[in-house]
Amino acid sequence: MIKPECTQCAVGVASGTRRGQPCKFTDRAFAKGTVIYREGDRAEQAWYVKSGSIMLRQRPGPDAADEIKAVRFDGTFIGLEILVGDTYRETAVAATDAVLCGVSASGLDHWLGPPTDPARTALELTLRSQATELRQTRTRQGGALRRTAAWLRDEAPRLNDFCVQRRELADLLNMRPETLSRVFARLRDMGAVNVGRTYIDIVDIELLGAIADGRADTESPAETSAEHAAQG
Amino acid sequence: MIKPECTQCAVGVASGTRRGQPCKFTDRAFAKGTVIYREGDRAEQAWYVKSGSIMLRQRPGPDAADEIKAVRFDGTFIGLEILVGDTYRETAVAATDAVLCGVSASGLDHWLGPPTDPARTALELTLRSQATELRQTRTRQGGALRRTAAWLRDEAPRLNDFCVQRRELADLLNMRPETLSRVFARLRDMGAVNVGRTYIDIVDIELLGAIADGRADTESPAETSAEHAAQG
DNA sequence: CGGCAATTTGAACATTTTCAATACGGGTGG
DNA sequence: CCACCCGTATTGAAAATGTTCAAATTGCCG
Repeated sequence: MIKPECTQCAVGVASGTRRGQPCKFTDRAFAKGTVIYREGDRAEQAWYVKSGSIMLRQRPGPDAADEIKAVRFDGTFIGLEILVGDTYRETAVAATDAVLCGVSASGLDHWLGPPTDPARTALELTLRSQATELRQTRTRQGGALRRTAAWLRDEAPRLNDFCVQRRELADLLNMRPETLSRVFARLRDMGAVNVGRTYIDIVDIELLGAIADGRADTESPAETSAEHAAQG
Repeated sequence: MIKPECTQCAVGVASGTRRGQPCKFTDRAFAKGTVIYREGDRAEQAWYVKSGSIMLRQRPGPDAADEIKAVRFDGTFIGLEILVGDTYRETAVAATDAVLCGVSASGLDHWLGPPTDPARTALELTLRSQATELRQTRTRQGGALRRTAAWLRDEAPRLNDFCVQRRELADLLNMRPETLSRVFARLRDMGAVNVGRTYIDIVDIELLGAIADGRADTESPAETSAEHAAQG
């Protein structure tokens, strides 16, 4: 049977509730504070938020507590990343009592139609771009040095086709050009990168990762990779 | 005629290039540094990035220079917000020489199929959620006080159905709970809000906006709304 | 070769964080 | 209904971190 509210809901209408077809999504209530899914979990369901609000949390580093990345309100989807990946990208927690309409990965796949459907193509590209684009944010976790090291580690492969000015890089990393300059000087002294006024070369990506995760000694100047590996 | 590469491209395939139909998008080359569209401009076209990378910039405040919010690489869309709004949300600038395939708003509308198509519904909800969700980021613009004032101003209507702990609010605003506490105390002294340990009431949203934009005196303690309006 | 603009460096300064101590509010049990 | 407890929020002072402004350097381009 078709619930009356499903003829008013965008998802219901798309499912054909106004033509007498039932909505493919099934609703379920969650009490405030309930974890709906966890970051890294095998992705099995996506949800439409019918009412309430949902916190999306993410762990910024290996040994850090997760932080809120966003809050979604009713009328939006969460967990749609199951379309383009195997695992959830963040942890979803009900910020209020909430009602969500869930659909399984296969149900979603069927609902969206053939993979070559234009709208589905655009949807998947949009979701994928959210994962691959360089975003400004980045957690404040660990300050300028760690933030920069993490960025270099993560974006190393793209460093070639992406050449911007220092001031713009500083922008992305949420710091002043002067600060970035000093950070680069430190990373150079630590032996992690080779930077000049016009280039950035990664010397020791292991060390970069160690700095990013806070496992490296950020004081001693010319520590080599080998020395670091030994002590890490 | 159908270009050979269009039978390899996700957008081309969705347009039916493999079934002998031409792609609805027309490509165009942009030199590095070219502005593709500007934040606030009337939204007329969306683009698929065929090659190159694109900087997405946004102005954080009324009298501030714009900052890079993200960098998109090839294989993604930009300007898709034309589906859910009248104006562009950010300024797009070619970060490298780039080739983009453009489509007009009406062309896009036609390409995506009927508004009740499930995939299109999901796409639009996703795009819309990007505009309405609370994100963690926020520019560093102006420090903790201005950041918090801007948040309160923008999220005032949602303040009711969204009650989180202070530590979580601090998370969203990218500061420590202690700092948020001090900021709230200052905003209270300035007469902008009424906060206690368990509630947040907005007293003077005009003043909040003035603080957010840096037009308010952030020193004087108990300034009233009337006084402020007179001097602003 | 000279000039311009971006980057780097230095030092004082402002802000935020940290860590510790205190106060408050809601819930529990008497 | 009140005293007590616990966890969260607030406050204070010192320390770390990042910012600002100015000056010097460097690379690029004509």
